[in-house]
Amino acid sequence: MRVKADIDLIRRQNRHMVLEMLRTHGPMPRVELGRKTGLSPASITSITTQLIEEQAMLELDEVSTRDPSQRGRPTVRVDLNPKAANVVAMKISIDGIELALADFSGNVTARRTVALATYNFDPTKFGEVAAQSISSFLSQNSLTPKDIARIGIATQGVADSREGVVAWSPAFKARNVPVVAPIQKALGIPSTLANDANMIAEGVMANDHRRYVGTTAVVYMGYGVGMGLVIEGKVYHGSNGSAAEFGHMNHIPHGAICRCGRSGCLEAYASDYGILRSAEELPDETMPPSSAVDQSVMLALEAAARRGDVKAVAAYQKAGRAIGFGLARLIALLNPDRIVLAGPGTRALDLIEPALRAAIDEGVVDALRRDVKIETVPINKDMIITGTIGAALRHLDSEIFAFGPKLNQPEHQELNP
Amino acid sequence: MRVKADIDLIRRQNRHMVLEMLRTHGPMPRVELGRKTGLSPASITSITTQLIEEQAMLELDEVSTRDPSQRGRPTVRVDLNPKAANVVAMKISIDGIELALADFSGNVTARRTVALATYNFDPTKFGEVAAQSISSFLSQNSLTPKDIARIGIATQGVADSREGVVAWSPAFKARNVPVVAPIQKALGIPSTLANDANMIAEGVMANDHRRYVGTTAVVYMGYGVGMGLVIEGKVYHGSNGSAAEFGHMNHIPHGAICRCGRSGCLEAYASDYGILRSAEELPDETMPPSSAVDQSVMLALEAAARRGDVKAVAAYQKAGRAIGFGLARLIALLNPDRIVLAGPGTRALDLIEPALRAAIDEGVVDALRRDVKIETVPINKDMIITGTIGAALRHLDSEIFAFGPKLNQPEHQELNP
DNA sequence: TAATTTAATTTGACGTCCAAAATAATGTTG
DNA sequence: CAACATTATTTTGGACGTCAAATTAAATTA
Repeated sequence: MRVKADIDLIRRQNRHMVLEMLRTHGPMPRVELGRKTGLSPASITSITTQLIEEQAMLELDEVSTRDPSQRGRPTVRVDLNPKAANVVAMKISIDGIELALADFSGNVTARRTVALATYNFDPTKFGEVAAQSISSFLSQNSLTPKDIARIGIATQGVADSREGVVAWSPAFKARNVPVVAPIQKALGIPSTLANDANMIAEGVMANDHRRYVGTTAVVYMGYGVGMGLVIEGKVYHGSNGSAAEFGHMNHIPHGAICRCGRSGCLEAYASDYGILRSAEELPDETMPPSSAVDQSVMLALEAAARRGDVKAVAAYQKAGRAIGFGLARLIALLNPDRIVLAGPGTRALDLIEPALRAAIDEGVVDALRRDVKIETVPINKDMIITGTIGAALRHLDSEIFAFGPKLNQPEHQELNP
Repeated sequence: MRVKADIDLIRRQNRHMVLEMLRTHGPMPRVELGRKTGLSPASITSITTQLIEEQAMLELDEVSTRDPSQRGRPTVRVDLNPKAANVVAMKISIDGIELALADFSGNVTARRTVALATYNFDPTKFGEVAAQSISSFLSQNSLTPKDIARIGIATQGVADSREGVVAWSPAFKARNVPVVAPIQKALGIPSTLANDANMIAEGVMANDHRRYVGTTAVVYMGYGVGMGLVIEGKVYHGSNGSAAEFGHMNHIPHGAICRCGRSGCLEAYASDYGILRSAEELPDETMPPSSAVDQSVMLALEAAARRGDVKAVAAYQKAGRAIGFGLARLIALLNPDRIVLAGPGTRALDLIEPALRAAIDEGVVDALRRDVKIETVPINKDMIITGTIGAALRHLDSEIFAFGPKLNQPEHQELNP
């Protein structure tokens, strides 16, 4: 209840609903679109004709696969037009950036990894260099910046998406590295920066959006501990885009030292390096390594724990306890419907879970805890990219639906003086 | 983006906007309604005539107070019709219930306190007895249940508003005390149950709703520690209505014992009884009293601390530290725009604040903390009642705006077979 | 009293939705 | 194979809400 409603709003909302339906359920005939949206056939006809005219949608001509005994006029499925627009996703990691190109349907049509010694990078240069990488990635695919409707950027660490700046990240020694501004300036493409865990949440949600209607917390466990928070079915970004820094939520005052420089963060106990540090019985003040822990090391540690190695077992318990208390606090605060555990760290879930559950039991009133569902989803490494692309495309949907489409259509020619 | 939009939606939304405008800004002329909502004069005329016809709104006939040099046709202010409906607010406390009757404009027209030994009450009887109290309160005011459009109920402790049950509260020894069902059954009035701190947040927000657009956490400090969470401008209730149990968010694993029976809750350090327990240097395992601490005791303790009494000072520092770490965790998780401290406990803010700020500084990454505004609002004792009434009325607005008004109008006569 | 000014209502056009009717494209049946 | 049945999609016409523009209302000023 904020904006006034008029006739345009109706159309916008219904167009948007149609696009969203195709995006989440894939191509379908008009009748089904009508059933699913609740719109009348007449309205569906009107909206689809319009969208097809604007090239945002197309009819599929395909050999009918229907039951031959099926009577009546056959359906014609409509789908998003992949050529309606392109988006680029960029993921900033500790050792380089990863790029992906996707069409309007969300198909990834090209990818590229660029090695970059991010850690010691001059923070004022990073954005420019990233823009150059994107630029060359595009020409490699015979595209120019004009062909790209939006860039989505995901980073580890604390992203300030309002300012478009990486406030703090393990990928950079520097703080407040500007990213969005230099890229927009160099390429002229609208861009947004977000935390990588939020993008995982976008991906998880897009996979099965019917489950994630209320409040869901997606916990990422791996080289760090992150979280994507879905509130009322939408990924929550907070006041400046740096919400859900679960990994840097304090676990124990004056506790173990964290990569971020503070003490007692949850991540300092439950990330790869935190678990390793416990297992090696190094003092809590031991500085975390600046690069990611090799997965083979973690695999070995898991194996040791499963063999019954006392120190390893204790380290995983400590991690489970940290995450459990963190979740207990989150449950007290947010009363979520669902908690999803994800990331490579879930490989060791058998080692972590008992302590995790015990800590939740200990840390929160029964009344709050009884209804929350805790589950695991397998996530492939790509979910950050997929989620980033999805978020960028949903942004585009809101722009297309908001009229003034003209995507991939002749630009209005500016008059020169 | 969930529901299809049709012509009705436009009207509903615009009617709602008009009602909301009057509710938050008070009476105003039609022109201003137009300016504020962005609707054309024609639409405003149409909507207001309709609402006036339905008796939800009225024109004020008043002696013009305008500048006599002001030319043109004078404005006629319209306002919510106070007689359009009545609501009842009920507040459940440890020693009784408090009732208030309000009209559609939000004016409290009657109140009554009923002493009830809630703590040892038979949980299956409580709802019935409360209903009786309401019933007699109504007849005292020459009203019957038919005249009441809605009842809002606020309780200390953990409210499960989905089930309408007080899951846990210091007011009851029993758990899961049903409230909504018995009251609805006895009186036939739609009722909702919510946590008292959420209702304070409703009240704070209604007072100056322009400030609270993003995410705000309203902390209540007093006999207990509570929180109302405003997310994207709306009070957040969580999956089953028991969100924002800040007081029972774990502060220290295995810590001091709390009224709720768990250990280490924030409330066990920062509520009246928690502070008192620290000051008296009682062991952390000392069971909290089942009744509220007398305010004179707290005033004496504050005075002692200000005189420099070491134990008292330390107790307030401990409280500040607990709240500070709790807020640090909240900030990491939610990246709020604003934190508001409220309640009688803020009397001792001078004693609490340094430790509180130090704990926030210690507990959360700078990047997250730098933007959050921390402030205090004076709240009168009544804010829970006011907030509950406001929430109930806003509920009604959504019902009126959703067509099928017929409030206080002859009922459609059911045909008997 | 006529002109001016501001508020509020009325009128007419436009866009959207929907129900119902019409049309399209297929399978079934005698 | 033609007529019928069935299902999908489009077209038509009516209802309704918004808005711009014109009109009416109610005051002040000259």
